[in-house]
Amino acid sequence: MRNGYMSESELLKTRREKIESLKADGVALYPNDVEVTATTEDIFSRFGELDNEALEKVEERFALAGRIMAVRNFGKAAFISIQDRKGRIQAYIRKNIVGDESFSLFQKFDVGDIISVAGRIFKTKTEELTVQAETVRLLSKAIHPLPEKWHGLTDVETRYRNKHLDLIVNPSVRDLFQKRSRIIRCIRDFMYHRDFLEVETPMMHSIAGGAMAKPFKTYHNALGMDLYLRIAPELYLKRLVVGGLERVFELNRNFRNEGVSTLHNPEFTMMEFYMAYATYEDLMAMTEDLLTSVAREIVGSLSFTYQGIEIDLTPPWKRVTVQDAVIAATGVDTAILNDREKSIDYARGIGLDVPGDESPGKVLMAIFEAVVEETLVQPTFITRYPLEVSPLSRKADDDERFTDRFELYIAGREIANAFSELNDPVDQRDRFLMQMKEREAGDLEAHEMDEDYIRALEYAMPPTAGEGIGIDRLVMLFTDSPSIRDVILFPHMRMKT
RNA sequence: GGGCCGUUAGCUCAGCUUGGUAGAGCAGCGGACUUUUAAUCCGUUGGUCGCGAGUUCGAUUCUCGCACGGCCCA
Repeated sequence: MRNGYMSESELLKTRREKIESLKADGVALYPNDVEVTATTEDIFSRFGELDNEALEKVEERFALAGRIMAVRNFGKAAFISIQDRKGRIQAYIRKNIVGDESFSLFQKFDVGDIISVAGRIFKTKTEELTVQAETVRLLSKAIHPLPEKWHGLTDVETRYRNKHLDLIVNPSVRDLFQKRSRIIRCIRDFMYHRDFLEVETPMMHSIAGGAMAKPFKTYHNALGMDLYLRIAPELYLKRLVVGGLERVFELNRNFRNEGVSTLHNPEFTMMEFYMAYATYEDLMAMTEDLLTSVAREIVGSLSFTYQGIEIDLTPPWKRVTVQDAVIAATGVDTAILNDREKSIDYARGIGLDVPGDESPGKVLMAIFEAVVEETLVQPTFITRYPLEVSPLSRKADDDERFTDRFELYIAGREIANAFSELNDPVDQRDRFLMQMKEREAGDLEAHEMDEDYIRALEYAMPPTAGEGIGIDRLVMLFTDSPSIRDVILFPHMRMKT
């Protein structure tokens, strides 16, 4: 439709007419010369505790700017609420103070407009700190009305698709993303203090490696080559460790072409770090330090509730092997888990769909995911992952069927994944070959061969441990958010037809 | 991919069971009002009832399909 105004509601038509009339009167609808001298927070922190007698002695005038969130009109005067990045404050506009001309112009302002007010500060009869406007000025005119003042905007779809609106009318959303920013800053600080170097590695890979996941595919026109959005930065970060950057981290986006759920967004934020001369056991201690320091900074305590469940991060956290966790949950015998056929029978017995040629390690993981995962509410390190599901992890010295790896679970979900890195290039090649067989057998998530990475390992990588921490899930935890979509500013949605 | 639920005015929701061309509050518009704060009072505009078929004299309502969203499961 060429004429965008045609099917517009009366309400919008009125707004547009109002704008035209302001323009005709020579009013600048979008001026750019405003001087703001204070935020709402400044005013409250300086004058919140003073009474009117004290406030009258304050000669200083303040200029604030923000969005009109409410108007209470009294004919020759009005109270309005103005919202800036710090919060809301009331302003009192009186005809005999701002003058007839300003006041009649003010009558054309709408809830949603951006304005500035300047004047002294006083308290009303009900003790509310208020700006007594001496001047009031339009800074940016809104065409669309804001959602209702009482119930606000609750429709989840509208909120996700119109984040700007959600942020304007739901203060808790703004608080949440401020908290997210603080969490990330806190993590960065922690890493800097431990002498980690923050790096940026490619987002576009010619081989999507470093994790077992389906990638997004794209194409480079000039180079004439297929590229994949990265599923993990792992192999690049380890090249840096080979290069002598012994402690590196990257905190950025990964992309996985899989389902969308309350725990999964196609693009998500992960921090990965690699530390030479450390083991996966060192990383367990470091993870405890990191998360407890974030909790102290953000929550102010090591215990908090997530969706009604009490979570206690007080270290040390429980450490249990995958196998022991499965045994504890089911009572199944080790002999059964170690035997291919018996373990498959057992898994099928509890209703799992397992192929007849599945390896004991994969069967173990299937049972673990089905019966143990969701029970891991308090922070728990699950250790000793089977070799078959850990193509980049170092083998355990005492049992080649397992690796020096852990995953951290909190509130029944995976928060971190870490291991002592496999730095033997010969073993790494064997692992990739093993994965290629899986891929040929139809597993689209099996790891691809990466000769270039092996070649890097052949220059010798120091003994190293590495870890990935899911930042979105961590933010969910610390903000008591039920869905990953709540902690991502623009979660992916289907196109609306 | 499967199951359940939802989609009605700018926003928040009724109405549908038992079919007869849609209501409220807020917002908007007009009027009164110089310490209100969900301001108040009087008046009033505003709808492709998600989209498409079917049944029917007639569908927002019943049936089927589709789209989008939410929750649960795989």
